[in-house]
Amino acid sequence: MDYNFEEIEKKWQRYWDENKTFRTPDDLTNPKKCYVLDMFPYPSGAGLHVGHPEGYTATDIYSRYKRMKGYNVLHPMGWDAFGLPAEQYAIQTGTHPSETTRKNCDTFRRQIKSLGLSYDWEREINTTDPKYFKWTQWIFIKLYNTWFDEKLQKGRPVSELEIPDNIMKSGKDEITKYVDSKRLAYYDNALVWWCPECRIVCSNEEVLYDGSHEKCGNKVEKKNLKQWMLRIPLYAERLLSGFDDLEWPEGIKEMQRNWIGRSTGAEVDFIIEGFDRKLTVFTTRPDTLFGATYMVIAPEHPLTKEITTDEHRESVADYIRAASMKSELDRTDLAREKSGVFTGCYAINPVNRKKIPIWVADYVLTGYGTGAIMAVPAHDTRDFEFAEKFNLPVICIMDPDVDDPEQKSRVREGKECWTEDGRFINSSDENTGININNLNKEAGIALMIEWLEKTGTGKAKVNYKLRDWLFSRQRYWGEPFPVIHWENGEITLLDENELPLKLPELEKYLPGDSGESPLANADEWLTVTDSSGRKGRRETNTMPQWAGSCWYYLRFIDPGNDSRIFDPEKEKYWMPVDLYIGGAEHAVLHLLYSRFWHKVLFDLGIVSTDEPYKRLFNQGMILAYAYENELGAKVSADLVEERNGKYYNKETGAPLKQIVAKMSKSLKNVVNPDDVVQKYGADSLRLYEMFMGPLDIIKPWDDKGVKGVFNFLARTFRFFSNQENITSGKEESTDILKGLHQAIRKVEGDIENLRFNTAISAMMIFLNLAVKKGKVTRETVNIFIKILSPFAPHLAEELWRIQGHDRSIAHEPWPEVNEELLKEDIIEYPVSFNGKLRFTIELPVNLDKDEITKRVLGDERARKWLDTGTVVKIIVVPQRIVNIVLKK
RNA sequence: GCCCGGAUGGCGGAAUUGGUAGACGCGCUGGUCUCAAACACCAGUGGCAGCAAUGCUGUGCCGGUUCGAUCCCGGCUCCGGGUACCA
Repeated sequence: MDYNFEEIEKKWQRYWDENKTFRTPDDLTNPKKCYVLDMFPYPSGAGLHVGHPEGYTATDIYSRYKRMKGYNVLHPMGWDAFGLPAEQYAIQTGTHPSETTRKNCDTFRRQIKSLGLSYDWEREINTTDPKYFKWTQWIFIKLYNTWFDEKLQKGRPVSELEIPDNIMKSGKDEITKYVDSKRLAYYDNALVWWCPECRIVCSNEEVLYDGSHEKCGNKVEKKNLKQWMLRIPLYAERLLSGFDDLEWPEGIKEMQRNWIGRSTGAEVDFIIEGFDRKLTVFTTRPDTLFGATYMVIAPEHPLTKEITTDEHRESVADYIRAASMKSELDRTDLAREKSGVFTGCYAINPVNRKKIPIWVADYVLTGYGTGAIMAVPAHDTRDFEFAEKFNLPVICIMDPDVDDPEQKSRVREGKECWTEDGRFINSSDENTGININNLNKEAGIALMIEWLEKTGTGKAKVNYKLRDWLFSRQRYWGEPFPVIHWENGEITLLDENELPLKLPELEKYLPGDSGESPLANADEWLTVTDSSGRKGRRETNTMPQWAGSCWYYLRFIDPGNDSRIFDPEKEKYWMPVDLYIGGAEHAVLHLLYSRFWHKVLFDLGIVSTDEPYKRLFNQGMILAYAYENELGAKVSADLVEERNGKYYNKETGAPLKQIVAKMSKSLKNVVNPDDVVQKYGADSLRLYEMFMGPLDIIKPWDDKGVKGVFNFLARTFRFFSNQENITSGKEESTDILKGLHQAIRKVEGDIENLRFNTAISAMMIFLNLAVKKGKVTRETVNIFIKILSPFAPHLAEELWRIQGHDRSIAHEPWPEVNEELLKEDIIEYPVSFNGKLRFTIELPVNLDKDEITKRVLGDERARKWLDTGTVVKIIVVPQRIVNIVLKK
């Protein structure tokens, strides 16, 4: 019988649909549950690319396997459908974004369904559906009404916020101000990145290092705009400690840790000479205070202008102006060479009451720490560079731990910077009573902090790189904020029962140049009047695309619920997500934002787990072959021909080099899953994506490889659908039985560990064995089809039917490994002399060391090598190897 | 610059994490089938030497630990990802 994949796949996809084979069980009493989630896609107009099915197939195999293991499996799919492309298209053509979105979702759904993925389609969600974003808005209201109790390290309702007495006495406005300063969501003037091309603000995270917008590649500018912000740094500690019990790749945890950027140190107050003011700095090295020879404040620091003396006013003003220009130009070029100007003003070093000059320089950042530093050029490379350039004194206060006497003296003389450990010198003062001489770095830091706190000149402090999250966009196609700005400046949020706040219909989608959302044109929608006649205006910004994806995994649990975000009983049953697979490009942002929201919901008692995603896995990107000529210029794939394994330009005949590159339209090397499904079938596509290599590595697509797995499936079908290959008897031969159980064990272990490539290889090995044998029993066929079914479900269903079963294989129990069958009674020992393998010898498994030695030495083949020297030592590792050490 | 990965045949990759390097697949070579080709099937396939048995060599490079290293340690080279003066 021929392997007619087209017919088979259509047939079973229809069967699964009609029989609701993959509907999530309602029964919440089964203690075995498994929530398997894909990062849901943004449905772009281009349709699916081969990268999508990679992760989807992996989760599908896992889900199908878990069902067969008796688990209740939740495996849903949906659409992260708010986003810029649909809106850009609307600007160009006038087509409503919802129209574009609907079409794209239809395409994605059709394509995904053609892969035979076992999603419960009754749970499909779409972030642009008002029934969905009603709850996104609802969560925003929760964020707004929550403050973070730092003592308890926990978010709490603002109704529980204690207002200090002095504020209570200052009146209603002050109270509001105080409460607003505590809310997790706040509305404020902020210096934000603005992309003139997209006419949108970007969060810090969305601006690339060269100052360009991640989405469009154009340069961004700074703008001062009123925006919604979320106080994510308050959760920094929780976000860091939450990793402990998560099965995530170490690399991703590390990236998030770096992003959060925790550093410990101290804040130190310096008195500014001639002012009744203090300049507070953050430092990780309070131990080096004696080496502070000058200070630097950022150009944007509020004190900069105030402390500048008349004599230096002009140069400082020039410098500030130049610095503000720089941030709008290319910021990377200026990254190397230090610049700065003297303010004319001095500060007093608290440890020795010495006067040190205060400079302005842009190597000190406004947004980090206090926006000012104490500079210790002898022990900080940046400060050292600056001091060299401007001839500022370098005072070494640490005898470095270094053997090289020349380097040691260079450091001692202040000619070289030393940032490592050593013993402090010149670090005491009788008047202030501090002495850390002879201590090392760690002890010095501890003692100095103690002194700072005792004298009230500073305190221990933890700082984070993580900043407040800019949470609004000047766009139409996003969730509207449930917010009203009243004419008296008051802000109120809609009541829960007023949700969802839907988007108004618009004629034009073009945002204003000045940072106004297109919603500003929706007059009727925009204006509101309350019962007392007070007029207000709705928030015209919308939420960023992250919003919908921050919590979608929760909605899948109970997607149809109109009265609550979800049923808590169901949430308790299904959470956390047991396996979450997606691309590493979301390693920081999506996962960090999502964890943040989840923790807030946890603190408010809305969800039952502290972390949303228990096990995370990142699939590697799928690349494609591309070609370049001798000059390194890329050549479009349709101009390439292959001769004898070498590549040439069809038109010019010039030799080309095959390289691996991202798939791109311009290189014409994009692989469309639809084409692969048509040519080889969905099972082959699935199998190939898994067989290419480990799930997490980057790998190039090779059409020839698809043929390889197709051959395997075709051979499988031919062999097992042929009744002549099935023995009438019940007794299976021992070699087949052993091979079969080896395969079960390997496939099972590999699925658990997401190592699908080797699982497939194990099944290939078994098929080769069976074909060679010629005949196997019905039971063997049944078992093999079962272990193949998560990988190639259509083929498996068809073969299952051919064996005479009338129900789907999807819920059949997974076969048990019989360990007895796997026991070896004979081991093939490699025998090596001086570590070099010389021959192998088959010996019974239960021989002891002496017996093994005897047998090996008695072997005829050993003599040849024994004659070349005298035996020094014989190493026998039972069931592993024998190594004989000879001395010549 | 810093942080995190990685480097194994012609290619994708495998190796119980210290114990027979190259599983499985692709490609290639030879054979069977065919008028022929494709498909399918059988056999071979890291490199060098040899008719062969076999020997030497071999996991990016240099060195070390060990009876034994793709795996551990030290020092490099190259590639990929993240990050950008974070005090």
